[in-house]
Amino acid sequence: MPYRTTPKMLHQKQLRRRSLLQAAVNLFAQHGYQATTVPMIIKAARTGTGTFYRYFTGKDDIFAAALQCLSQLMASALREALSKSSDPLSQLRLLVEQLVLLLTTNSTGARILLAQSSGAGIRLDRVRHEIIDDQASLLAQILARANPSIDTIHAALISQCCLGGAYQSVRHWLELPPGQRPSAQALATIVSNVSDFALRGSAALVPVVSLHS
Amino acid sequence: MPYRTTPKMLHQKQLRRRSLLQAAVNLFAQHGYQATTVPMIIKAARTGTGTFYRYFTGKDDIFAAALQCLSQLMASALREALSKSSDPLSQLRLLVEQLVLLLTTNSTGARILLAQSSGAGIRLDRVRHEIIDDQASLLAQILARANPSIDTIHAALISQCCLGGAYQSVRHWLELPPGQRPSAQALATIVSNVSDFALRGSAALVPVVSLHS
Amino acid sequence: MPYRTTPKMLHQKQLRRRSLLQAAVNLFAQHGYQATTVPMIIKAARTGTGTFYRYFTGKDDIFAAALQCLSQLMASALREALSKSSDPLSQLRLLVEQLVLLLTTNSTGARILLAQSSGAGIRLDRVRHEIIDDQASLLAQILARANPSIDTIHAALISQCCLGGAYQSVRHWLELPPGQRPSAQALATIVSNVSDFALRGSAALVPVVSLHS
Amino acid sequence: MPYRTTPKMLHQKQLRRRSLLQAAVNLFAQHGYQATTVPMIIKAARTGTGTFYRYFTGKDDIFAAALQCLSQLMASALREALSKSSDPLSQLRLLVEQLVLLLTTNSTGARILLAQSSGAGIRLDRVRHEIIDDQASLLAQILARANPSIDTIHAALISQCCLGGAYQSVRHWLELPPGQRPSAQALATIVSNVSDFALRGSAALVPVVSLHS
DNA sequence: AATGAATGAGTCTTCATTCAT
DNA sequence: CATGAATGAAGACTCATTCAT
Repeated sequence: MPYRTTPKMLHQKQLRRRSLLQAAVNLFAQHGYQATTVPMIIKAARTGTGTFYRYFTGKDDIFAAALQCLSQLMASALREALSKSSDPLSQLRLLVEQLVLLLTTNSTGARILLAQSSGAGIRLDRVRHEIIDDQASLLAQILARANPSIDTIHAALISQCCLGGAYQSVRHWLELPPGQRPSAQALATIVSNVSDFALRGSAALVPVVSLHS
Repeated sequence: MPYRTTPKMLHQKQLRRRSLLQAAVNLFAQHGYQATTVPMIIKAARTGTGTFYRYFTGKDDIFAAALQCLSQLMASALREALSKSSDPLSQLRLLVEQLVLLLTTNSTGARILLAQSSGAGIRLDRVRHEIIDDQASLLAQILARANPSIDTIHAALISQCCLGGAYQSVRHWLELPPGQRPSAQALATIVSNVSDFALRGSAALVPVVSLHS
Repeated sequence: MPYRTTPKMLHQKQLRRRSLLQAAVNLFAQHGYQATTVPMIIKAARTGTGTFYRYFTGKDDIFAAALQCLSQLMASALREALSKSSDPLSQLRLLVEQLVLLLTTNSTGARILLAQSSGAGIRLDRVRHEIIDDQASLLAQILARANPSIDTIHAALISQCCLGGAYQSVRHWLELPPGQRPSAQALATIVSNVSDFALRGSAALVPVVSLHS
Repeated sequence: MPYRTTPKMLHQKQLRRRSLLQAAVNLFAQHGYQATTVPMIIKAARTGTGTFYRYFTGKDDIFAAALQCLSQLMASALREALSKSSDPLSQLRLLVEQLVLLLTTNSTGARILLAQSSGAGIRLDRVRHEIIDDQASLLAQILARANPSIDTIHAALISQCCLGGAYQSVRHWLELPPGQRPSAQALATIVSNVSDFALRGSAALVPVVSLHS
């Protein structure tokens, strides 16, 4: 009887990859890209060195995979949040709120996006930016629906601005001493309020500013 | 006749330090902390290895010096901007506008604060955060003058939010292809508008949200 | 089939360690601790840099291992020599004789103990002293059996004195031009004679000298 | 009036050299050859780098000078001790006793000879050996007068043996906890006793052993 | 497919020595 | 003659990656 790859083995293969990826996500979140070494990941995943290089081409590859993974989780969570309303302005609020909640709740993964990823070279910085850009364009789309006459670049900038605010708020929040730290929900409400004002105001103001001097 | 340190020599000593620091700033901005090696800095400054270690105790020391340097430049520029008005709300606009202009104009140094500094260990991350926190507390102070009843933590969060927005906008702006890129002044206006709405709205809304659930 | 560590591999692993250790012992003996560099050891063992650091945590570690190794060789040789007689005075002679023979025969390793190990920091100096102190306490024990009324500290001093004499004699002997150099056995006999007189005399004299003035 | 080197200047020149040498002696004794750096010596002597290299050709040169200096001090002290008696056997006792007293009293300088000098390369090891060899030949000369029929090499070996014993005893003594440490005079008496027995016995035994097998 | 021993390029850093002032 | 800034060769050590088993 010829040798076949059984479903069980496929499953196991995926398990290996997963355990490596999971270990990597945790370590990257905790120590950052540079301070996380391949031996550390291997040890945490209880695998051999060679196995690591069977599933990933290198350290940057697994980091990209970790970011990818994070990206998908966030994207689906955000899309789900949007489905709760069809009114663009409500959606904007919901989006920001949900984003903040994600970052505060799942702080393990959040740190990777927030601060710990630099030092990984151009390629990985690009991946990280893509994730944020994805979220920004989601925001920009809704903004465009709320105010169809808005300039594309203008919308993009405002979106980036709101996202930057959300990320930085969480970063600050994570460093507050537990005693002074508001609840994650309170933080989310505050930030989405700020964004709400910003977006509403900006949407209205658009025609006034000329982008191309 | 005993040896004396002449003024000219002191000048040269400062020049060496400066050229090393300048080279380091450029390289850190371009490649980030990790990817910048001491030999690179030495080569760029056309100095010997030992000279580097005469003026700085190590790589992290020169990076801290670069951040310090940047911090002072920005602090004085921001304080000068504030002096143009005594009205808190105008000052908030001016502050954000000036910040954006600084980051876009002096993009070399800006990149250090924006993204390239992670991976430098706890000490340096702390220095970088201090710079941003300084700016945030400046913002928070003015915010408190505009609305004396505002909660301290709330003000801090909103300030961080605005700063995060400003930084992220510039980050995005720097990556736009030159053709699509608005002028630095236009960007500054847009971002300060967004902040203006956010800050005005937030200031008014404060009593509504309870921080400690 | 999962990977297993085969006996053959274990053997090879030990071989690597051994070849590194052997190379190190030779180089340390020839050039001393300081003048021996890790690259020299690596080159002599025909290994890669990383391999060295897989088996030893650093230069001081491999030096300590070399001393340890030497210590065990000598300890077992000395203990074996003692078993040839049960008379304390004969044992003292045998001990010194055997020590000198060991140092002259295995001159490679001897040099490490004799002179080449200083400069290795506190930790390693301690290891080296322990080896000599072990030998001294062996001598002191036998001395105490030969003269039960001897003071402990006194016995220790006399033992150290004899050992110092033996070591220094060998050091001198090693530097004699081959033409003038007596045979190792002759040297051993001379030194053990000297020690014999010293120990016999001292043992008898003990009550006469007051240690604590 | 032409420029002349005044006596005062010569004196100052010597003072410079002396202060450097003194600083070096202390530092070498405390930290050993390797761990003592030229900057350390310069700082301790409150001089400039260039000045150091005006008076000494390098680090090994000043170390050799320190050894030389030590050598002369000891030689004159030992010769003085010898003048107290004209009987060879008494002189042997006096010599060893004085040597031990010197090493214990002037422990600063002693450490240089005892342990801290290795790692200085072949040349300096040679200088250190020469000092010991000088003392050994002094001992051997007296030994030859006590027993004119003794073999030269034999006498040399026995002398080295006694010196080695004296040095090692002091080394051990220096490491004893102060509570257990006999007085320096007691140590000197013990060691000279041991040597006395050894030398007397050896002198008598000489004809019995054949050096050239 | 899994393993982990071997590798070596590259990093930071020190310190003896020179030389312009 | 004194000075100390400049130098760079050389050392210890890390870690991503390969490959024989």
